Amino acid sequence: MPNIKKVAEYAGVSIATVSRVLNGQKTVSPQTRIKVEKAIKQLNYEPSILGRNLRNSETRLLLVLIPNISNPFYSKIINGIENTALKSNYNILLCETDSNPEREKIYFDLARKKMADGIISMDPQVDKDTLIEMAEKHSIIQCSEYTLNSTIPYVTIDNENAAYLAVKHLLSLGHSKIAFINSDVKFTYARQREAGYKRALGEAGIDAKSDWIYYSQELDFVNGQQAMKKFLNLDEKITAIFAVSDLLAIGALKEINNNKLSVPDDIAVVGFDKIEFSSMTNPTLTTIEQPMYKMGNIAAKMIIEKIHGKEVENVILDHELVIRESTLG
Amino acid sequence: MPNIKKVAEYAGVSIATVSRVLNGQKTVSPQTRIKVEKAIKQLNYEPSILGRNLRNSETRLLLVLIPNISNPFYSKIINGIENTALKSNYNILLCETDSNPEREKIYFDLARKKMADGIISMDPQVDKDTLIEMAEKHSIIQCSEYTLNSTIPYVTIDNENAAYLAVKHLLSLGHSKIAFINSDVKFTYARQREAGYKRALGEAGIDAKSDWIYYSQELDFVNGQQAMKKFLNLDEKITAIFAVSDLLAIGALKEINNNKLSVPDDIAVVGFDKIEFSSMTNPTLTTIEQPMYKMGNIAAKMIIEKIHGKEVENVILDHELVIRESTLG
DNA sequence: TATTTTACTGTAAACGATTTCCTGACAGAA
DNA sequence: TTCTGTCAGGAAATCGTTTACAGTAAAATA
Repeated sequence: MPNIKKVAEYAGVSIATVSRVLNGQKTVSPQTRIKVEKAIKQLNYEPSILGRNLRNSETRLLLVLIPNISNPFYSKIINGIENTALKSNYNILLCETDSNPEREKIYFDLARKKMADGIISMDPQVDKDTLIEMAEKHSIIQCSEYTLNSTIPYVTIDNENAAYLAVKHLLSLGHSKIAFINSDVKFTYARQREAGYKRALGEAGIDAKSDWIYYSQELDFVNGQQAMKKFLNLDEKITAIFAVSDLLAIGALKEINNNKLSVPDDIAVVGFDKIEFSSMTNPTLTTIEQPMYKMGNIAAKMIIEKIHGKEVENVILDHELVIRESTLG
Repeated sequence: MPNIKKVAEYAGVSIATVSRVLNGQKTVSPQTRIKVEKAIKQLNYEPSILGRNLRNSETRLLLVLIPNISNPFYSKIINGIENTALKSNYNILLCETDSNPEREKIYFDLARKKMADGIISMDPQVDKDTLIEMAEKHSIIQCSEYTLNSTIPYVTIDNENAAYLAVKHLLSLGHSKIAFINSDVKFTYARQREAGYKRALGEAGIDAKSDWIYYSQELDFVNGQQAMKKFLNLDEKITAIFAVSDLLAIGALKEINNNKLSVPDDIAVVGFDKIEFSSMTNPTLTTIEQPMYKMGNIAAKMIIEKIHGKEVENVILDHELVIRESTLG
């Protein structure tokens, strides 16, 4: 494999000159430039990033921490991150933590050892203390889920108002027995959405029964089904469901179908995220739309600015209620 | 930031000794080792991977080329790759090509510039000539989709027999007008599955009408719906569908529902991949199961062996027909 | 003509590790 | 006592770049 030295020898110039040509510096005479370019082509030379990385002490790699790549919610955000990052010549190292602290450690170590220039954390399960400690020496931002009372910049939506909006919609349809499939309240977003749910019910003069809230361990179909099973066993029949994720809502939908009940006639369902699947279910799912792609874009922009030493501000993006068949009629 | 030199000075030993401690070499006396370890802790030193990478000319990074991260089929494979890679201390750089040659170039360049040690290509759209050329100098393997008549090792399933199995199943249920939603025949798997489809029909004495095959540009819901629209407009009504991906099948399912037809009573549907969502549809989807996670495992093992200069053999994994509601009754 | 710019280009020092030699000390054998 | 072998640990080369600094010749200025 040819290196910069070989090219320099072949072209009859110094290493420095080759480097200058490589980096498009203008202080190289046209003739020399041509000579060097010829040598590069002749030798089929490709500059090694390893040398450059060491010299510049950067890798142009971004760590993206997610709990689970299979969740379509994250896929869209990653799309957004990737597109923006690529434009600034950054690549992303996708890190699936699987809610496993060991995994998390592997990835944080990667950053500690300077294998990455910055971290975008989307993992609600991330150990907050570690994150805050890491943030002292490294560039970190949080995307979607964030840590209250920390100085780590974040981009997210107004979870409380989004949940409020969803529940208001169900109330406006005449529902009063509205169940809520939440995730663990150790997550900021879960607490915020629960607050929105309760505020909406409260304003309507309904007090949320504890039976009406199901705390799900994971945000997937199976847990949605499980939640629904519980609700269907209640003495007092609920007539509507609001779930903090479309996957949960779709699981609930499935379970309702399995019990020969109809959505929305027997039970109305509202999800959260507007993942692609949510328009493919039968009936299609009413849901809160999060601008996931945009959130990814912004997250990437933020982390790159942070890496370059700029100050970055928190960003709250808009959400929207998308009304579809699961709450029609 | 402390470097190895600082640690050496602090511990009163040479750089070499610190490195030896770092790498767990046994030719260091216990006292010295302790001294060095103390210094490391005191200074809060983390060895930089950049230096090591340059010296060892490796990055322990694997490029994984996929067309689209949002497709759950790929998520599962990536899961498998990642778990196996991590065990060998490799990390994966996820590369979404988006079927965009420019993107593809960015990622291949990354490998050319030695930012990655090997490539796992899962992108059917990848430019075959480039891939073959790259394979001369770099470690590459293909996963799922592969290039016929090249020497690039691959792991995949027996697509023809899998399709044959699916269609046989429909035939055994009494169907004879079986449509096929394929993707572009420029893909190896598409040609192979079409061959399986035709072989099954042929053996049953049915000749596949060209109207019965729809060539989809992308493997997503929308295209499945589109395909189904075409089929529903045919004069001669088809009674069963076999689609080369679950997403297409689910799109078809949706369109059938939209037309107030019933699955499987009016039209039976078989998909391909057994993605998670395929058990959440109404009715649940009969599908061909691919061992996606395992395929990822094996792909990672193969590329790592290849990087280490070993010979690797192609692998063909088993598939299985999973019969569910969409072909019941 | 003498002096100062300007435009290139080369030299060599980083960057931060790993690893190949090499040396010195010490133990055991002759 | 001398020789040989083993072991711990140091010096320095190396990986492939970038870049500060210096140097030189030609052009511009006085």
